Amino acid sequence: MIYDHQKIEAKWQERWAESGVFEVEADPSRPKFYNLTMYPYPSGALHQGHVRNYTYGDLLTRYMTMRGYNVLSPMGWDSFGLPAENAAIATGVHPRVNTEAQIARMSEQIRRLGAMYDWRRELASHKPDYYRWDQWLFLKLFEQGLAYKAEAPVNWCPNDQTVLANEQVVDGHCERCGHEVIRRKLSQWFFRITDYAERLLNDIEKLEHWPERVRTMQRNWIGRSEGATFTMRVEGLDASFEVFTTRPDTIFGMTFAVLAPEHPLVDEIVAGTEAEEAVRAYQEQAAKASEIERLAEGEKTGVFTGRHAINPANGRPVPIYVADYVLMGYGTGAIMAVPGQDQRDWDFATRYGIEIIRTVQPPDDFEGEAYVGDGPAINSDFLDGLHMAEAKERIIQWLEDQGLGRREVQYRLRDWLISRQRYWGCPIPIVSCPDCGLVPVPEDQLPVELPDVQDYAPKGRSPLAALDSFVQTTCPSCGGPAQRETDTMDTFVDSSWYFLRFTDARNDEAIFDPEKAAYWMPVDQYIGGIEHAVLHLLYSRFITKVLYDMGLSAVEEPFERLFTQGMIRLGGAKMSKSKGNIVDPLDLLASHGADALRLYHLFMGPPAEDADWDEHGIDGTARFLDRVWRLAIGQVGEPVEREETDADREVLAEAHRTVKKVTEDIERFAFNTAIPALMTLVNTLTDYVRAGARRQTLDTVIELLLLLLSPMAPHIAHELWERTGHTSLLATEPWPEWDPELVAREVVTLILQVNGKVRDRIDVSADISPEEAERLALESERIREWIGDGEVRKVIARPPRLVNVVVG
RNA sequence: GCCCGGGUGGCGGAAUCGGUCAGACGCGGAGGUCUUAAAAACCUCUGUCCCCAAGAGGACGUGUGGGUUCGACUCCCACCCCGGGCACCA
Repeated sequence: MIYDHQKIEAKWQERWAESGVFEVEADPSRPKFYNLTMYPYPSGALHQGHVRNYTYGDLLTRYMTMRGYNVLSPMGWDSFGLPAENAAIATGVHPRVNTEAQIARMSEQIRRLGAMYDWRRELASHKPDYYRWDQWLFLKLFEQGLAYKAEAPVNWCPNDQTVLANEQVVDGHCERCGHEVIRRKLSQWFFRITDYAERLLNDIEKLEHWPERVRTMQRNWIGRSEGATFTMRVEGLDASFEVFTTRPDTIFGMTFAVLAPEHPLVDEIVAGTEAEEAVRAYQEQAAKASEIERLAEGEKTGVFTGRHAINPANGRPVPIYVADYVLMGYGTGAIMAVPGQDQRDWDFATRYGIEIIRTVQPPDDFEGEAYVGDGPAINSDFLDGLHMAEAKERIIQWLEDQGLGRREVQYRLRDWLISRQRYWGCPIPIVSCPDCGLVPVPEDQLPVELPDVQDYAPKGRSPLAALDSFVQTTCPSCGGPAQRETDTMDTFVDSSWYFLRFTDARNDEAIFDPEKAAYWMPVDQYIGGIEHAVLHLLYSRFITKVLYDMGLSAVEEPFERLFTQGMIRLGGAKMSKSKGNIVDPLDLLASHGADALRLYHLFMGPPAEDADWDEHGIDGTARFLDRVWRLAIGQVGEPVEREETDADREVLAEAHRTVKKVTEDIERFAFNTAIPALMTLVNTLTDYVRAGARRQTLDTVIELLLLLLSPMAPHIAHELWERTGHTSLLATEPWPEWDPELVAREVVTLILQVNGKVRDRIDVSADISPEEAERLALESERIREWIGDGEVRKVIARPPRLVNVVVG
């Protein structure tokens, strides 16, 4: 670099902080813009993913500020969580000490990028003044019956010794440590997100400015399916079970029924029978096998229970099997099996020699096994001849009329399991009293502070459970001896409402002031990684809806626009410490500076897509900044005083076209094309100055250039703004407007084609008529050569762009 | 298997509405200027092929094969490949 970037960066970072430009208050007289980047886990070291994230975010903060918006851009820390706790187990250093040191380190690094935030609103989820409101929120959910405790089979990570939400299990393995996950029964806390399933699903339609991909993932996650539930009687016993099906129209094709191995009825129907032993063995094997093994096997296995159930539609007894391809966690854990219309049932039936009855007539050319498509019903009594939709309606009506079943909607979404047997999280504010049961800690006693412990190692229960001084308390209701809940909350609880807290972060009377939140919310632009497409974004939507229902949030959806950035790769693999392919941004800050680093991130490729890191790429953006520097301080050449010429006017026009291009590119998140537009302008200006620039034109154009550069490479832009004689702070200057008349080209190049191939180009006036364009085309010598002896069949004139002569 | 993305020079990528010889801008590479030398900077060239002394000119070219159109990287159909997500969900 030809200038001292270190010095300039430090100088302007200090000036911006002093100016208070990015410290904002709710002001209903001004249009607001809430710009948020996902708050980071304080790992202590900035990586390129952060740099990309904050570069985009800061660009928007600065751009919208220049556009005159009241821009809220806060920063905080997702500071509870496993990494700090694991570090504490390894080193014995308290997670708080570690976490706070890392926060200090990381916030310093973020400042060095020149990214600006309203630091007065800084929050950290591990601090009592924050998690106190987690607890308050928990109590509100508890009051409404939306938080409940239940015995449930849970996903258990033997390595982390904790419970995982379904969402945190990836391919049967722990999302964090990769260890295989097993099932286990435990008493756990849940949030009743399923109560909101329908709304969460329907409102996806409102999220027009979200990537389609994220909307699809959320839709699939919620997984709504419509069908019917009906009861099946077990023959010869006073027992029955319910099945859920999306294809009640195929009920006459049922040739067997299946219960999940965990189904509570299994023990009862086989007790004392010949089948008991085989069924027990099968159950044990199914429970032992991990989900991975169950799936990997592919072959459908099961055992006959010796019992039959009655098909309510025709009174026919069908054999009941136990098979692990039916899952206890979905629907009722029991199905009616229709092998003619379901491939899984087909596979099972062929293996065990069970009868197959088709109830939908497949097309003549159908060659598959089970037929799942539409067609007229057959072998189905009163449904015969009806097509799928109509048959479904008819049979559901019939089941309801007979009192045998009902229409039902099932969701794949389960309740959100929020308790963790971990130390470094927010304590759940509940006291368990032998007389009163589960009693909420009164609001005025919040926060239930996280006490210090000696031993962080998990032993299947929270480390807090070993701490008598914490556990033993008195019941808030009866005053008798009672015990505190020792589980802590999933950190996704912390992050599902932090964006609301930012609107009023220092409030110690309430979670936030609804009026302030009403001004700032929704978040106008949310920027973060695609990895949060389901978990964090779904939980945030849920909690926002709960707060909306409580009258605290004015909006039902928290994030108006979502942008998910791509990841950064090196040598084809995601940059990560474990792979050892890290390019440390701190090294680049030292060698090339924040502006060059930011610019390279913007230039690298489409923001939404993954990008490969090129070790020389940043050299290019650094060279560009050097060129800008030389140009602005007059090192390329000195301009002269003279009358304006056409060439001067063309340079000005190009500058205005660049203003238009850059503005439109920022608006559509196409930063990777905004930078080349600036580079092209600088190339033009360099040539212009070498050829002898007119002073007034050059000054105007440099001014435009610095304004455009200001959100992208703010340090150099501010320095040069000052050095070119301005006394104002560039960050608060209005964003430049382009002059439409200058932008419009007077003379354009008209393309002349023969049979769609370009054969000549001529300069014409931009407002040329089609007739005139056609005349000029036919007069062109080169066009006439290419027409030759051919007959002109048609002339397509699209002035001022092109004329195409069709020759036969 | 299903659902999303995507496939353009040596590389990252551009082409916003079907219309400026497709390849902007940058990286890398080659040659040159300056210099005792080097670095930096600057200049020229840089899709493939044909043709030409040169200027110029021509053909081909956006994963493959078809189609629509005066005109296709762009739209339609089929297929191949890569990346991601989901996956025994009844």
